[in-house]
Amino acid sequence: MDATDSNQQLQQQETRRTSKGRQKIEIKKVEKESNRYVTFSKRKNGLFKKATELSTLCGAETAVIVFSEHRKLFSCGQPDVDKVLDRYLAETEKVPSNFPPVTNNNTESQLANKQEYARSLKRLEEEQTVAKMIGNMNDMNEGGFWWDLPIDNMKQDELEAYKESMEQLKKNVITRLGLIEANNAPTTVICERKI
Amino acid sequence: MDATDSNQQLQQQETRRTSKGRQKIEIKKVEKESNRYVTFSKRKNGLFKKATELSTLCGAETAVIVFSEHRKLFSCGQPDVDKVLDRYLAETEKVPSNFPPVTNNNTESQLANKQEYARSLKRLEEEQTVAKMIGNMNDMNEGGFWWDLPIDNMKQDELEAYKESMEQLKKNVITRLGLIEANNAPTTVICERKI
DNA sequence: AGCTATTCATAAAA
DNA sequence: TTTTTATGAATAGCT
Repeated sequence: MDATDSNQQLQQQETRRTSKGRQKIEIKKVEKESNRYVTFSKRKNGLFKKATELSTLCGAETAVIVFSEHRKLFSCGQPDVDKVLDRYLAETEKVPSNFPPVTNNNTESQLANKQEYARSLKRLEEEQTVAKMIGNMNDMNEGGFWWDLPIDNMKQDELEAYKESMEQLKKNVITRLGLIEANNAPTTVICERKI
Repeated sequence: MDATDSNQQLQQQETRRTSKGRQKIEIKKVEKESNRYVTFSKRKNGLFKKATELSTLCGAETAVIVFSEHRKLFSCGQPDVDKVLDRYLAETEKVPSNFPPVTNNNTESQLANKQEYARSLKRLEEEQTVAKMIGNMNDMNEGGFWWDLPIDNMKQDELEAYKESMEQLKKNVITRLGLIEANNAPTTVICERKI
């Protein structure tokens, strides 16, 4: 009898195994609901911890957003979720090719803009539509504002079109904000996609 | 000499330790630049993997956004970063108190809305200003669109005010999008902050 | 919520 | 960057 054997015997004598320990699992939806909730809670905390550590260790900015299966919101960000999101949106939104020339001394991005040209034209038409809708809403003079459009009465396809228009408006507003920010902080180069 | 000792000897004879293995580290900025880059890369990948696993295992929606210390963007999302962000923004942005009544049968949120009333009034004035600006831009008929306002010539304080207005517009567009989405999927309750 | 026994992630080195 | 090694951490299954 060697040391390994006696170690095993000792373990069995002292405390009978109280758990099977961590078991390997497949990465697919956890079927049992109670287990799924526990797993969600534990792993969500783990994820947030990892994100925080990454920020601290490497001087990175992070944002983590999680919706549970019941759509409950959890989030974690360094230095702040919304700050990181603003930066993300500014980086992500495409800049229309007819956008006022900013710091665009980058061959690669100029090329990308040219390839985007056709799509931009279509986008511009959508912009005009949105602008017109907003202009019309300004004519309403009974205390209604632009967001009071009666979407409840819209047909489904109209609703889709309107939603699409709003999305476009949103993106352009965000892009515009990015431009303003760049003007305030000239050292930062926007209009450059660096993923 | 027992089994344990001979195992150790065997290890030393065959291959001298080629690494110290993982060592415990403090969670503070990694000083050595080359180490910091390696750590960033590895942990970023680990973080994305964890987020993906959380989604798969628990049916959650996740978005992870990371900016390196050099502001390079990395992101990962299930089903899609932008989808998750839209939902996050819809949950997060305050709903104006004069917003069309949605599923607002929640005492707590009604109270919050009342307390928001005064601030909302101020916000509405800003909205009108923005709407007017946009309306004016529609009158420009030489191929200029609403984002062509000459911000370069604005004074700094004007620029700040304009930026603030754009932020407000952005928020309302986003809120509006949330409402549209809620109308398309009546089972989901928006206008409820559930963190 | 705590407790293990395991699996997994990763610091160090190459 | 990527791989290997050895160890520190996270966590699945139970209570």
